[in-house]
Amino acid sequence: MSLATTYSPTDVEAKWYQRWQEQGFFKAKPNPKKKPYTVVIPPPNVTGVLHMGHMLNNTIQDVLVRRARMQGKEACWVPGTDHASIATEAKVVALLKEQGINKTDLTREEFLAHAFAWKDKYGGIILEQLKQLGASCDWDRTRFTMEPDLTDAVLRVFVDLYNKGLIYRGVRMVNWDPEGRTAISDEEVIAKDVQAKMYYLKYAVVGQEGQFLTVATSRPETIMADVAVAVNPNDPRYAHLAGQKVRIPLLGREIPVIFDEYVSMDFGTGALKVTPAHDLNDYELGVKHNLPVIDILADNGTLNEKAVLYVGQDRFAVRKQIAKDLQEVGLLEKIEEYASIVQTSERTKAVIEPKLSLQWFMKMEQMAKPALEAVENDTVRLHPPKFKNMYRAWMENVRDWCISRQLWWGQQIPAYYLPDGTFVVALTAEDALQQAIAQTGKADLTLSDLRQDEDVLDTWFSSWLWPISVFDGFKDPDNADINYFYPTNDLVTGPDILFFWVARMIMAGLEYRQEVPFKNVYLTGIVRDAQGRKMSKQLGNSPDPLDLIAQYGADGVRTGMLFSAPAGNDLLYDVKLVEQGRNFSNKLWNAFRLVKGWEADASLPFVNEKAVTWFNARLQAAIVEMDDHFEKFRMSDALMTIYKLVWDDFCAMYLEMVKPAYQHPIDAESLRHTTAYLETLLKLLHPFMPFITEELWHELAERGPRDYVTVAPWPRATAPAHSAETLTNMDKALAIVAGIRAVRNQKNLGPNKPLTLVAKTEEPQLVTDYEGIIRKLGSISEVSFAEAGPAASVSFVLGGSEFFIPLEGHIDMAAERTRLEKELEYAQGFRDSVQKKLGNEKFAQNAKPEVLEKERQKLADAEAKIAALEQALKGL
RNA sequence: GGGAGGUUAGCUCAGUUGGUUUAGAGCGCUUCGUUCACACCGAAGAGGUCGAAGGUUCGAAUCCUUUACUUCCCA
Repeated sequence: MSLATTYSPTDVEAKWYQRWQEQGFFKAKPNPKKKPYTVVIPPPNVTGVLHMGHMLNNTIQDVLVRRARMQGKEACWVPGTDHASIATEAKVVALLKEQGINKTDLTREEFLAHAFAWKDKYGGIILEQLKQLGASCDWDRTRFTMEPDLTDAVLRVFVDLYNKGLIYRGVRMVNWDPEGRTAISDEEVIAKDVQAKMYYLKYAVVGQEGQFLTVATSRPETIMADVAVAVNPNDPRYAHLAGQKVRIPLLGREIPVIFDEYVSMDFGTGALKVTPAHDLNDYELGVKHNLPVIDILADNGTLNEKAVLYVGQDRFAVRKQIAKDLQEVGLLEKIEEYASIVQTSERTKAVIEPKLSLQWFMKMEQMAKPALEAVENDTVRLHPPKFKNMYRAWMENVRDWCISRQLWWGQQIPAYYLPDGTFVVALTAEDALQQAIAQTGKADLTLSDLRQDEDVLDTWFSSWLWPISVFDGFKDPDNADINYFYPTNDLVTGPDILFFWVARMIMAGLEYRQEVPFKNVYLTGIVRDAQGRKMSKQLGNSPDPLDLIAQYGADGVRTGMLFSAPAGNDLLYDVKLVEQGRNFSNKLWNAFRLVKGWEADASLPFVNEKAVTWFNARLQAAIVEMDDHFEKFRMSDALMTIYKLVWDDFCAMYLEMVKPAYQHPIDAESLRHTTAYLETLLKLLHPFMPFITEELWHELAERGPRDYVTVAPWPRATAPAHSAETLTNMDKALAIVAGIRAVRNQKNLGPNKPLTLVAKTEEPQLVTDYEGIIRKLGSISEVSFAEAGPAASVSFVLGGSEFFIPLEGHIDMAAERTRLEKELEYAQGFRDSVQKKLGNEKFAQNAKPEVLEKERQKLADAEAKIAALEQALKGL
């Protein structure tokens, strides 16, 4: 059967993924004879679809997991999805709206029924897509953050932390998302630079006709919530207002002027309106001065009846309107443009309103300490380490975590309110009832007297438990899985969720297992387009990963992405990268085709010893290099090492060296070595390109039923004897070949025109040893030695040796002379600089002996080269 | 505004404790080349003085200072 000249991945990939699963290669179970290697997937949103970021992230995980599996470890990659409370709920709400259903018309149960229906229909698509990428997850272990067992874990932790006093309920200033109508955590708030307006409003001083106090504010719509105007006590402009009151414009309500050093005298007019309900700083000022709180904002961002004016209108509409109205009554002094920052919701993009609200919080300080320590002392290593700084800064300034959300899609908070207004926290309603009875002494309380908290928990309150909960470590803290697979080894994720997720997982790990959840955190960059822009639906610059896989093969896409993805660096995605990946697949495929086509003849002598020995030396060096790169999480470099080994050393050099003449057989010994090398290369490539390597593994030889490259042992580097010498000698031989080829190019001779070579060299043995290779790769019909070159010849100089290629009729004496003179001039310049360096007494005194030795060697080499060049010039 | 990075070939990046001249790689580019695995290919080649200025040193892309630009985090 003849093989196609181009590799076609489509059929191959589906076939092998299925076989791997049939063989159960991805299944992991505790095995005391093996070392565990565990990775938990950063669970994608359950209703999400695969995007380029997932491709990068999961390719890296798969490379790590596949390599560990080949290294004989019990490799366990746990997949799963996240319920993504706010994102999913928003999606479901939008979907229902399309169907003409308003969330507000539904009961909690009805809404959840819709949500689960949606989840069952679209949930987990992304996991199916990951299979196309080749992800070797243990699919039997697939978890979902809102499934019963993981919900149980969340509730247990909530109850436990509440009992430990680390979770509390209280009224605090929170970030209110009027779009999602929920509180969100500080981490979910994104500051955005905007061009805003500063409004200068005139507050009339009570009892002093015609006197005004001008206050600058960017939010004139909040004046109805004002409870004071504050000025700095050191500000002479306002000293006369001590004990005075001012009147809120339009509204007319009287508020006191207060004095506080907090007020900046340079900002605006130096007078600050105090609105405790809608600004954190104002709130603190209000508490200090014992001021009331007037909350004028409804949950959806409109003004409520406490505002008196503009009730029911959206805050931004009011901002515009009130400016007009103030203008009309002459209480708007001016409007200025200024650069400002607004806080927005990461999810809904809505402008956040600071709002006083009754919420659940988690105390962070106590847990943050050991979690910071773990990273500082490298118990958990961040790759690249520059993220340590970011981590430290956040951990040292960590604030309490607002964990309650006014949503339905999520884990409902296990707090139960009693008729008397107190509450109990318990894992189940039954437990809660018992507690309630104990707490109140009322034995006749029933379940119907208890009302469970309406709120759900932040999604991250389930994901922070992920490395433990996927192994059922809360329900059953001593089970075989958690004891074996925890702590996990490596976590691969984006730096954008370092605080949301990574830091909190470390806290949870230390709190509940007294052990960090992972040893290494590999932080990927963001996938951007070739112009460096983020991929987005609006820009339409994000390719569909599945299209790419269909077009270039999963192997091509995987390698393409890794080519340009050092840890922590953004990846500028360009289709050229996946083309390169595909081309590499094709190169490998054709190397295989070539070898596959060779017929062995056992009677032929083994003629390729030099090539075989050399390639082995290269191979072993590359394995050492790859292992080192992997050790340091330098995946791109590991890939580049094997890429160059395959393409340059194996294909361009080695195969050309051993390749028999067209339609001639090869000696059996050479074929045996070549096949073995190809097998080793397939193993080294397998983590990066699982599909084509498996295909070729099976094409290359008859395999036993369980003999797959997926579970083949990772090659161990050996140290071949005389490796350094082998490599140096071949380098010299290949330099001669390159010299010959350069002459061919200069003289436009074509690659196959037979030429002869005359060598004037101090190392004739080397030339003799490598004559076969020089002849083959240089298309040289004859090699001879001489003290002087033939008259009509082109020469080149390598070290102290001179090589001549007789070329009747192709010689331009003048051009040759010029070329050699140029080379000579350079060599002389080089020699002079080295001489100067060596002549410097201070250098001779201070430099290390090996450096000095190197310089002397350089000088000797240069002089030999100069002598050879001078000879060559003379010979012309 | 505070903090941490980055600035090396057209592009994306390496460059370990300062010591190969003409500072490397991949891609791209240029020239030449299709009977003999692969044009998703082969051969050869061009291209940077390491953001700028100053300093330490026999010697600096590498250490120090200042500065410019830039990315990210926090406010």
